[in-house]
Amino acid sequence: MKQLEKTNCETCQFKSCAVEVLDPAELFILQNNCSAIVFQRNEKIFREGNPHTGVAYVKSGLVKVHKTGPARDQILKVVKPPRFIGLPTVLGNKLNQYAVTALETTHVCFISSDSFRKLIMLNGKFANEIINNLCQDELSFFDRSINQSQKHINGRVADALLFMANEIFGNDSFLMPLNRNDLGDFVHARRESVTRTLSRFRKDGLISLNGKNLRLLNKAMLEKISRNG
DNA sequence: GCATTAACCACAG
DNA sequence: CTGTGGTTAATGC
Repeated sequence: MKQLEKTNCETCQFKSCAVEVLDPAELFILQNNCSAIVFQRNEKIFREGNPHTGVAYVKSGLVKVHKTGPARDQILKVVKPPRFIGLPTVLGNKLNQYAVTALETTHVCFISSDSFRKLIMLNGKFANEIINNLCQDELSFFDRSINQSQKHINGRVADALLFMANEIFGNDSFLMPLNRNDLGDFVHARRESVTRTLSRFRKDGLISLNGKNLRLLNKAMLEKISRNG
């Protein structure tokens, strides 16, 4: 974790839709309460149970949002930038209700809760963008929740592979950013079950697999498995 | 009963 | 950290 030089919010190439609608005075508030930090793989951006440090805007990289359950850790979502994280905590509780960890080198801007709230009070359009963000998140969480609880492991792993290819990398060939254990935490399964499922997919010619190196060879079939659970 | 599924456990590279 | 084999409890036909 490394603090960077002061950034310029106005000319930021990763400027969010929300920040896009701020006027110069509001941008000034943001500018003075925003610090840019870079995280390496496996470094924690938010720690579960710690006092919240404000909203974080992920500019580049990749992160996992996860939370400790009664039995084990669970990955709630994998977030690709640009995206705000930590909104529910800032608007709700005083302690982080979940953890966020970098999966690769990740650039983040932290914005203090107070100034973030101030911007919401000052600018309705800004608030609207933030609400849109929260709504999208909740809807996709509903979908994932249903899919995860009603599908068998083949369907859940197929979902994860399609998600990585389609949503995260935009490529059927990619380096899986999660290790087997994390992948298990992501699809509600044990790492052994994930290993076996992936081997089965490979044997059936659906994917090519070499460690973290994944390539989807038969997406139509994977989608079918995803649909049928 | 019998088969299937996936967790659990142990151990080896 | 990952793959594999054996075991086991739960579930469905």
